[in-house]
Amino acid sequence: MTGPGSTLPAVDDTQLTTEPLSRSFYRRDPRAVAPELLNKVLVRGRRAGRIVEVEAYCGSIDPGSHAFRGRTNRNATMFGRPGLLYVYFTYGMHFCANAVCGEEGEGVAVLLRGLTPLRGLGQMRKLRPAARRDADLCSGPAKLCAAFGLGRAFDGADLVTGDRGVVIGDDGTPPPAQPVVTTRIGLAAGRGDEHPWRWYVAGAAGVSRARQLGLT
DNA sequence: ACCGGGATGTTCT
DNA sequence: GAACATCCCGGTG
Repeated sequence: MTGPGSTLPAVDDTQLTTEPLSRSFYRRDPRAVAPELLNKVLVRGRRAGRIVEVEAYCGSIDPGSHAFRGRTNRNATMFGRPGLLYVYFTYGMHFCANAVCGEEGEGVAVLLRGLTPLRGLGQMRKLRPAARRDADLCSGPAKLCAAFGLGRAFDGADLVTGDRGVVIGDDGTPPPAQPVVTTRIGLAAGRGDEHPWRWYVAGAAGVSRARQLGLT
């Protein structure tokens, strides 16, 4: 098995066939979509990475969600149609990417937090010079955006039609039968940090913080 | 391994 | 003016 610290297989030339997920896949509660996004594949051109860590953000019922206080210029895409990519800028230097879920106008989404790099690792390394190991190329929400070159220009991209060259596809790998579930990362106390809305693939390379919550 | 602090700028109070 | 869905580096044990 491939552990967080082990070497990734040399897959830069692996052939990979994926079918983009449908609009209806996203048109559901993000807490249902999130665990099913595990083991799907984010693809942009030659670059591809398997989704191994996600978090659900639940709009008006979720103080941790950007959409909690309603629509603003920044979060407008979150209120768009399901299947759009919501990219936001944070901490003065990072971008993070979400898949918009639910019905249009709901303001719910799934944050992509970690990927196992599959293909196009050379390009990722150029954009992530600080990454010491290949497993850390995409092991965080801002890291994966950097590795895939996802910035402002990709806010509102359609993951179903691939209008801007980014899709989430299915290569036939099923989601894990028993994903690890924990609370979400980086939320202040009382701002939705108590909800167990983070899911990741046990033992997968690219999980940002594998040992949260008493994992043995 | 685990912590602490700094970088950097947009958004909202 | 504070907060921020983060990351990296350099300290210490």
